[in-house]
Amino acid sequence: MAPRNSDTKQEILRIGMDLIKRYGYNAFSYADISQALDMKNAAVHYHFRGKEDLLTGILDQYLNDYVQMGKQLQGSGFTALQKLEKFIERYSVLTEMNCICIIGSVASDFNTLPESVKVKIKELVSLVLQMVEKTLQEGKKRGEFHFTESAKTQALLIMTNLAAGVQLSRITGKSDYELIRKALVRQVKG
Amino acid sequence: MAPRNSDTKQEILRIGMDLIKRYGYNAFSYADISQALDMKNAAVHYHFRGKEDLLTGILDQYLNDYVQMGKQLQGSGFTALQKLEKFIERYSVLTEMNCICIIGSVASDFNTLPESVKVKIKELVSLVLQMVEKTLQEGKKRGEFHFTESAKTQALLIMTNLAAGVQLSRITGKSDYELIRKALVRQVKG
DNA sequence: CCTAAAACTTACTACTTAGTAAGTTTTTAG
DNA sequence: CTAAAAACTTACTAAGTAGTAAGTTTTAGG
Repeated sequence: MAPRNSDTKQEILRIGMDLIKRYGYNAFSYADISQALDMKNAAVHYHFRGKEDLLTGILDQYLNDYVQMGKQLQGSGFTALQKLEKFIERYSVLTEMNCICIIGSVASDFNTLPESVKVKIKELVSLVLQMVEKTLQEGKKRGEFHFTESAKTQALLIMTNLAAGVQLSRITGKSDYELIRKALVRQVKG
Repeated sequence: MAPRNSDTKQEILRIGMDLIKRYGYNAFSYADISQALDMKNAAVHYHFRGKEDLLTGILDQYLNDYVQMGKQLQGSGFTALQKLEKFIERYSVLTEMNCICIIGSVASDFNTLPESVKVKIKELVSLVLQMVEKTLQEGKKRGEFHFTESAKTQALLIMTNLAAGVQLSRITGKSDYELIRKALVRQVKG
């Protein structure tokens, strides 16, 4: 069913990422991945020795994507608001797909994860928070934003609004996410 | 090890609740519960036929606790700010215990849960949101609060700040939760 | 004290899980 | 064309999962 053309390793990461966002780390198995790619269990193990390695790979790729996005946005004529909206857009897409963000997903399973993965998650979250904080600072300096909290605190507020917003909207409906999204933009605009 | 005195059913609910908050629904088993209470697997099944029944029981109790708290707070001379702080306190305790809130936990696992449980979660979340919304409205009317968003939106913002706040603070540290907590109180005070 | 219901234990089933070792096919490079 | 490395399949293990049926102990009421 799935295209077995290009890079299988990449396909496994893609499927794994989707499963984490949709069901959570502890709710999917190697069988789910192998079935989705129409191959055997052992083939997945060939590419990723264990589930820990798979999760590490997924987090690495996610972190990479973020760094990539950061570089693309930086310096290239975007306003701070546009940068923030690009960030928010990621969560809007998740809501539309009935998924939650990877960070929120692994945060819920955090106590069940091996130490090496915990460290990686810490790095990932710190990076994302710093990116948002930096954008907020830039926007304030440019006069685009007018929030009163510190940039770090405001970044935490936005992050938590979005992360839990997608979680909540799976339960109560997408309109609640929209309310949150619009409000936090207003908040930051001042 | 555990006290087998009073009501075993209640003990099972207590342990199950703790496991959900600590590890998530899909990461604990009947064995975890039976071991904690120093009994056999089948004994847990005697009280709760299946994991679905157990989760239903846990959610019922959680909902009950909230209704109880709501009644206790209502009418009894508390200011709106005090009521809000009682609500926030629940999340502060969770942070201290290295746990996340039940709603956030089941929200992450939402797509893996049976339909009957999903319905119950919807009821639970709606109730909690309404309680916060009501408190916010009351506080605004009394001149305690001065937020500009609608009470419903403001309730969503607070809810998501807290729910994701405890999740995030397990990763980045408790100080981030404190930043969020203090900021959202300032926000609502105006 | 006696009985019957409640609260268990024992002993099991059927299934799913991650993971592995050994062999086969496919791809790639010289 | 050929060799060897990469990408698999086959066939398995050991452990854990929810769940059940039948028997035993404990508890409570008349």
